[in-house]
Amino acid sequence: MASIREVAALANVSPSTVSRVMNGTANVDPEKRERVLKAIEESGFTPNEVARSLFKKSSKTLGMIIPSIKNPFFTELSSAIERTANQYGYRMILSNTGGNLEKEKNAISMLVSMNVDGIVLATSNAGLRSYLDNCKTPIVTIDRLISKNASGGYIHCDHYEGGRLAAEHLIDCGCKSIVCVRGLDGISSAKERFAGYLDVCKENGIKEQSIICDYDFNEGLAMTEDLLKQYPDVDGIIACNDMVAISIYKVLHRKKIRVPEEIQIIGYDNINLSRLMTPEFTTVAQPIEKMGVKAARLLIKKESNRQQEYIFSPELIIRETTKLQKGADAQ
Amino acid sequence: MASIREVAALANVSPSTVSRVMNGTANVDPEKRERVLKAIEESGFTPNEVARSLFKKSSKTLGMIIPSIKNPFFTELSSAIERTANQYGYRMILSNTGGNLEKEKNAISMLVSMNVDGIVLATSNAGLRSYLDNCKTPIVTIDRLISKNASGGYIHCDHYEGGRLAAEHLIDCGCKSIVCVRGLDGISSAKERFAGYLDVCKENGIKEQSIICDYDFNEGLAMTEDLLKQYPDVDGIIACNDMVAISIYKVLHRKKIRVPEEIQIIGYDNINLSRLMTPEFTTVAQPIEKMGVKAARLLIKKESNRQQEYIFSPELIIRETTKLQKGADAQ
DNA sequence: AAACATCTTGAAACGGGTTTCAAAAGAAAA
DNA sequence: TTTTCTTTTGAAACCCGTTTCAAGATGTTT
Repeated sequence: MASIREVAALANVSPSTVSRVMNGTANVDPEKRERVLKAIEESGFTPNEVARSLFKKSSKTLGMIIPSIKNPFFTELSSAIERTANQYGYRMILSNTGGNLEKEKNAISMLVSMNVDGIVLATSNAGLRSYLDNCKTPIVTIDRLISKNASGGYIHCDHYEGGRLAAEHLIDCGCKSIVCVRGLDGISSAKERFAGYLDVCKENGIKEQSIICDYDFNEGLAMTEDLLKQYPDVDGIIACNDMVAISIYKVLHRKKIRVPEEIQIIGYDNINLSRLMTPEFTTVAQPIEKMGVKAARLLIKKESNRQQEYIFSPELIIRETTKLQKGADAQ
Repeated sequence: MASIREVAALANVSPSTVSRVMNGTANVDPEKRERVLKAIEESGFTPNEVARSLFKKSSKTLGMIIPSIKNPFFTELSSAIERTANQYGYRMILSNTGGNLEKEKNAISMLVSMNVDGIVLATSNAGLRSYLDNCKTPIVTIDRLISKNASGGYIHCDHYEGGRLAAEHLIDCGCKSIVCVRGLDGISSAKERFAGYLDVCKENGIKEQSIICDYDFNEGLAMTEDLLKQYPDVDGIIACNDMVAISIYKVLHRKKIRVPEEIQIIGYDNINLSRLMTPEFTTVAQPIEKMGVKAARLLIKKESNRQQEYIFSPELIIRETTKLQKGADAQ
């Protein structure tokens, strides 16, 4: 509320002196310093961070933009980024866009205006590309690719390999009729995972079967009904993420179809919940924690980012929704 | 990137004219308007939202502060608020604090600096009280009470009644040894729910048994082990929220204790997940949606806030983790 | 005492939109 | 043609913290 000029008047010094006391940027006469401190105390003055960042070009803040706050993959990712940012004295603010292009542009422009020191974008709207290429604020895209020119780099987990891992595992588990539940078409990660699945199918001479589903459990519920109608002999399902895997299980359970005896399910992401479910879900893990840390460190310049692309490896986590034919284990 | 003065120079007009063209605040000669529009186009100018809000006192933005982004209660709440804000042309930004006092102060001061039009605070740090009382930006506290003076009002669900509902239901279900898993001591909502439980115990002459647990499933996992040691004859558990209920179930299932046959569980909040689980969880529902809409509307001044306190009613949702002795049903 | 070095301090400019105010230009009325 | 009213326009002030720059004050050296 109170401004630096009011504090200055109260302490009978100039605004510059108040600023110097607050920031310790220069010596101030001890007696005046006392007066200033007292005036700050009395007026309950807190500096306006925005006016401050308007001049300096940093706000010690990272911005994060996610498509869905209800998807634990993104909340776990943002937690990792925030924790890392905090370690370096930065804060993080979050903006949820639901994948809406206008909201995304809007969020970016607000974040840039705030002089955030970097933005991590976990969103995949192709319409953002030109926006990104012209943005002076470093942006790292994570999980999904929009533009290779994004100033801050592109962090992702090898989705193609993840798709392969899932498909190979179901084959190892004896599945003969595997259905791949693909993410929406516009999402680069979904495309790559599907490509991995496709190649494994070809190599093993199995039929390619797929169905599209948004990353949301309500969508998952409805989609599963369709899936069962369309592929009545299905015995293995690759879900596009763990939330959808959970909703697939829900529908199967309601229909008294046993998992993994009749149909096996493998999820994707390895969110905390996948381990908390009963049964525990087999899934392809993304190193969420590591990816988040990397993103934060890149933006805070704790790591050189000469490199443009950072690829992490997925890992198969075998739990209770699939059943290996013989031998082997993981986790 | 480009500033309004650069655009002005390009179009050969004054900055004021550019501002007028952008905002339609006054008539501008059609020919000059064209020049300005063209200059904006060419320079890729986007107005600096912060500089703008530094002058105007509004930024068409709501801020939200939550203690844990991993707790679906808060993400569902923030989704409701955001959706409502968007309907009125406002955006929302989110700040996650982990309940840390310093981070909360920090978040508030940043939000205030940004000239957000209102803050919704779902956090419960008593140390924030004086902060809130002096804050010129309207703040509504939701779910948890900090100060009755909070400018924007206090929205909550009747926690005492919720505690009663849960306890009475377990009694109706025939439980003889009920353990109440209480939230942390500093949290007002947790205290009130516990008070409700306590009164029901007294009225029915049952033993009061409780254990403290943070709102987090990892805590829940560890706490459940203690609970079983401390109260080996427990046959009914009131969880402090749905996430904890899920982790309690997890531990019981691992130990081959059947739910609800041997131990019945009731959660709290009615997050989406509670319905997605197998078995589906009995819970005390908070009207998350309604509370969020209310908070947003209050701050956006779509509703007068002469009133200071808005109390919603909890609702018992009976599902599969409890078993009524005779008759009745819901949802 | 004069000359020089050092420290402390406030005025002013800055960053980027917005708005007020008064001047200039144009149009209508006398 | 002159007066009056209306419209358009830019200069300048504003929001608020920071920083530069130069002046003032103090202290040190010869």
